[in-house]
Amino acid sequence: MTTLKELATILNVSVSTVSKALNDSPEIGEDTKRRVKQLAAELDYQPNRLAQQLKSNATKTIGVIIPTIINPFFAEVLHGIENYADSHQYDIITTISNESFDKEQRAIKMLARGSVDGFIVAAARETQMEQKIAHLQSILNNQIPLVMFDRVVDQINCAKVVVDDYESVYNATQNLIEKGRQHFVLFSNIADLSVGKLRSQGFQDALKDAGLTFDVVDLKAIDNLNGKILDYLKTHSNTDAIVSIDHLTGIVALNMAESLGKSIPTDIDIVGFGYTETPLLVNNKIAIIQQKGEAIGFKTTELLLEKIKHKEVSGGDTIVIPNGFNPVY
Amino acid sequence: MTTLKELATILNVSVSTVSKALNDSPEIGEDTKRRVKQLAAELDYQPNRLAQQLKSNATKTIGVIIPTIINPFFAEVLHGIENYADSHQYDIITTISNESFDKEQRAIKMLARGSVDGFIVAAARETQMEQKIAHLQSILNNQIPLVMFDRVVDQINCAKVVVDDYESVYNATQNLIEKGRQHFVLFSNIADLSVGKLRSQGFQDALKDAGLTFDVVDLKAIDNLNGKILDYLKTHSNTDAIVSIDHLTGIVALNMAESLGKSIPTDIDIVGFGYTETPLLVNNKIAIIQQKGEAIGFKTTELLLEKIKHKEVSGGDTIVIPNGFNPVY
DNA sequence: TTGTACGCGTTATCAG
DNA sequence: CTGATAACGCGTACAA
Repeated sequence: MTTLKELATILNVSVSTVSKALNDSPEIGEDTKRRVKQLAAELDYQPNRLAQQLKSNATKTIGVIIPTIINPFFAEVLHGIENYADSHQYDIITTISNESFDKEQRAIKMLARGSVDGFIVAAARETQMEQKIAHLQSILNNQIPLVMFDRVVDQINCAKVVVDDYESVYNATQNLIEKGRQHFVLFSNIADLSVGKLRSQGFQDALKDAGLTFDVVDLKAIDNLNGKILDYLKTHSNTDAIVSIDHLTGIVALNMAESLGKSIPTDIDIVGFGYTETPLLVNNKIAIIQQKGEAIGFKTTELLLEKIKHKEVSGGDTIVIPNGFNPVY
Repeated sequence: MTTLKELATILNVSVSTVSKALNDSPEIGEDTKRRVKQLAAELDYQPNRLAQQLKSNATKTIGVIIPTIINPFFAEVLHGIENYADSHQYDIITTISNESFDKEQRAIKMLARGSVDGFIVAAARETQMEQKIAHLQSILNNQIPLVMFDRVVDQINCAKVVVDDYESVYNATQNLIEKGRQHFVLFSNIADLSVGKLRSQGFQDALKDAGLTFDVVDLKAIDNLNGKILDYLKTHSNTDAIVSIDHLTGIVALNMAESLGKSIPTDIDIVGFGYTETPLLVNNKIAIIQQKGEAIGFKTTELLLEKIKHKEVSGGDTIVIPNGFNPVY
């Protein structure tokens, strides 16, 4: 990479003259400016960003820590974050915690050493389950702005962007109740997450409020998802309403029910979570609660850049981005 | 952030003493080391990475430029890249070009100004279609190592990681021919991409080699994917073999065929592209050519880190990661 | 109009 | 054993 010093040596002027000339300082004569700029163009001089960042004490970079990127919800959020950041001349350094507290912690430690101007974090499963917050608190203690989304941690005093998990499942369940459904089951793959608990609670409250009974099945992990669901449906053949609270289980339930000869949505009404592409995948046979991933990413980043701009660190509102609902008629 | 200077002032020693003490230099006395380390621990001193990077002329950061993150294939690749990079103490700065040449170019310009030690790039659709290569060449001209994957550009002399697009579609098609299928159609959503062309060619060559005729339908964009496919199937009711070369069309074709009362795979054999979750989504009714996204990410990053290590810039092999095949019986 | 000097935070070399 | 000095590359107040 060409440096100011190199240009200066070649032109037999001082480094600062070159710097000023390139920044169009009025102190420098037109003739000198021309010479400097021409050589800079020839050698394709570009100022070193590390030096600028060190000097200005601003990196124009955001640290993003998310639990996974395979889940399309997080992919869409990342897309929103990157988009908003880019349009404000910010770069993003992304770390995927893989649901590991340890990796999350290491990433924060690393990036907090001057590499980023602010953090966007969705906590790992492990972090949420074991209520570990010291590493998140350390971000704020280091005077670095932080915004969390979706996987938030109540004890941390920062701006947050969440969805209306409880309400959207409550409403979707109520919708099924109004349609006259009687035998409800909830399939959950994420029972241990904050969002999973909220969604499950919404389901249970809606049915309790209506005086109906229900099953809650915790599928625990992704392996043999279809087998477990098939078994349930076989042994509970009167099931006529299924609510799934993750992005996969609803689709699998649809497939399993159909394989048992059920007609969907006539015999069984299914509600699942999903993202932009999901309705296409299921041919509109199941209702989809759509998380607005991109909008969440936008809002989260907007809040963070505001904080950076005003040099605020902690505090801030909790913004709710309502889920969309793609019903089946 | 605490700095060396602050520690030095408090302890009444010089900055260099503090630095050496923290780095366990044998030049420093045990007693001094203890005092320095204790204060550093108390104030949670962490060396500023920007300064280290500037000094060492190495950022330990990789610039990743991909066309999209919504497509699960790229999400899986990114996952692989991040994983491999992290286990080698590298960060990644991710830019999503959104298939835009302009954004790709801007990102390269920005990151090439000292922010990264190397680039991983999958070219934008626009870049591939209009054969723009100057910005990619400029990476190499700046003496920065580059590895491309999937969306590669032939004219650029760098290491590449690709899949066996042609062969895998050729083989899958041949498989259908051997099963006695007669009326073939290929649905394509990505006709203008290098990978799309290869896949389409594999389909066409397999059928030509077998002396069969076929249709190739370019669906152009994602909107009304189902409507277009439904129309085709209605007007070509003898279709008994469908090959899809992207990750969505096969699933949509399955849904549309079933909605027309077809039994899959009995009446129509369908082959689609997909990723880890796809077989679960389609309940194994359609065969899936599985791109090994994570493996591609691993390999790409491995190649790049090798280059960085040995200070090689251009050149390098083209590695082929064979697609998996998930057949239907 | 141009050049000198300093600082950002770190590390390495060289003196003392 | 410790400290001063220079350097990475840039920008800017101040001096000439």
